[in-house]
Amino acid sequence: MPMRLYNTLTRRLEEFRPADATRITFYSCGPTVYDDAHIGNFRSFLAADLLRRWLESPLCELANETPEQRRHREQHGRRVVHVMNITDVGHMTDDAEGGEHGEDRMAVAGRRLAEAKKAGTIPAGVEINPNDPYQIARFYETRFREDARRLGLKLALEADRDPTLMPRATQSVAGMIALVDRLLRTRAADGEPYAYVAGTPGARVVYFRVQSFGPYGRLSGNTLDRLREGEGGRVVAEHQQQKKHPADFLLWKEDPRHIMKWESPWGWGYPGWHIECSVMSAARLRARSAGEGSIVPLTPEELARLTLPDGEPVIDLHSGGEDNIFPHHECEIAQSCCAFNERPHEGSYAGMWFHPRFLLVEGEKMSKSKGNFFTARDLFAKGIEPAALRLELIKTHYRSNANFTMQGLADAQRTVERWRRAAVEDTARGGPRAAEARAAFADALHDDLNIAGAIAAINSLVGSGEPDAGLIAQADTVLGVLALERPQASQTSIGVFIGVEHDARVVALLEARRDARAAKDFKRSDQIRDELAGMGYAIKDMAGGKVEVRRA
RNA sequence: GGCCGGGUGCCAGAGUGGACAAAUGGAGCGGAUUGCAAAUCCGCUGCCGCAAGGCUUCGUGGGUUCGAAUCCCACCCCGGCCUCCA
Repeated sequence: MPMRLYNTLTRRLEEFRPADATRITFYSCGPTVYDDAHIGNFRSFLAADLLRRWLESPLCELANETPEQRRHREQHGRRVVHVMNITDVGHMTDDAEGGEHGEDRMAVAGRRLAEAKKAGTIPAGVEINPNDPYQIARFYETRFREDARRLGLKLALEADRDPTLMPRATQSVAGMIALVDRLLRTRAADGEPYAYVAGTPGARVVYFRVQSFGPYGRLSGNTLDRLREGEGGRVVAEHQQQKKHPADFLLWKEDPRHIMKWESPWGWGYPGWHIECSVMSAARLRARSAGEGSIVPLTPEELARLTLPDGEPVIDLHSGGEDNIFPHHECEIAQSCCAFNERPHEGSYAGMWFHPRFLLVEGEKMSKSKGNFFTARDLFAKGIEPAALRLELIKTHYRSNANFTMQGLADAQRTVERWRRAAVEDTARGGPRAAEARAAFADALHDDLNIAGAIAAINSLVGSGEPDAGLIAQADTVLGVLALERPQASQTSIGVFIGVEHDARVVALLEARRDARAAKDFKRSDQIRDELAGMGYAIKDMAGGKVEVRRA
């Protein structure tokens, strides 16, 4: 059974057919770095990570691989070149009028950091100037990459070796200018260029002309006629009148007073929200030199010349949260196809569009005001293991709204522990049960990434009493749970402390409890256990007389 | 209003025309083990029945079919988008 995925573009389950079945190009819309990433962000990034790990697996069949490619894959797996951007260009808090008003998010973050600095809540050793947007962006980027590494986001680990896999928007502005320029120079079928400059010097705006791209709306279903209908109640602001069509979107905004700005043929200003992804994806995933070593991205000049025959996709696979479908990905398709394809109307920029749905928390939309808003760091600080959080965030099918709960997190923790035990037993390596489980695991993942089915296959094997360490390890290269860091354990002669500092007071209580138990004073020993529970510790008697201590 | 994804047992979550009273975890119950816990292992866990078997379930109401959780229609609910958002 070859790999099938739900393609947002066609609204159908499709066989995934990358241009080259041995080397898949994958672009994921990454985080903005004016705050810490929350678990909803990570659910989306982890869904993309799971997909890329599965595509790399020797078990993952593709519909269009040749027999030789198949043999090679079964031995060595498959290569996925995965790129994810870091959006460090600040965007506006108030988009109601096209993103040209409101306050820059980077400035908001700066204020927040300035307050944190004053309050002394910024971690020791971090020097940061809250007035410098680049420092703010680096601060949050560093934290994002730490969290991502802990959660086993493969890309974050690779990017340590090859930083170009996680490009920063601010380092690609020259490419964006080149692409905007190209769209201004290239004529559409109606003889007019794809983009135009509106406004007067000092306040110029470059817009993409949506009417130049017939398939605009194909991804989201928001076609131009429907958008026009829905537009009735909207206030038509001054700048809307400069547009040739109300849905025309920003490519460049001249604003010499802006907090982050660059020089361009249209004055000092900043790029539109969508252009960065077109540039960063094409520059890296279309780089000639993207072989086994590091990627050398295309230069702006090369990007300005990159031309693909007909409507050939720029990349095989593109992911992003469901909120990105419109306008972000719709606009990326329009501008990328018009820039890079000989026949833009036949193009779709990516062959396959993958959109994980939002995460709910305890059945409700996550929001700071409801108090159900969590960052990964918050949870780690509470003693949640990365492995448990990763499993909890990936265990629901990407196309339904997962419900994150504390109960679910506890379930995930237990599952992780059960798998860990099974992964060191090896009572029946290569037995028929393992073969059955391997097939069930692969069938499930081939079928639109049915993670629950895959987990069930592993659970059945583990529960069968004939676990196979080899298969569990192979499955874990996809699930990415067991390889994650485990909580630090330290030992004394009486206690094994897991994920907690060992504490002389606790050790003394454990010793007193041991003595009480030896004297069969169980009343006293239970009292001590309660006392420890009151201090926030959960204890477990282990074989051999030691006591395991964890955070309750 | 338009477009899109979902709604399954106490919970999480598979299943998309017959092998389904419905995978897999968790929780619950009973048992083994333990001073008691925890962990682990075994059994049960819609209703009736010792059993064979029967009866009622998969958002709601209709329909198609020999047969529907699965297909069609309408409605309700949750989530997303319609120029911030994963």
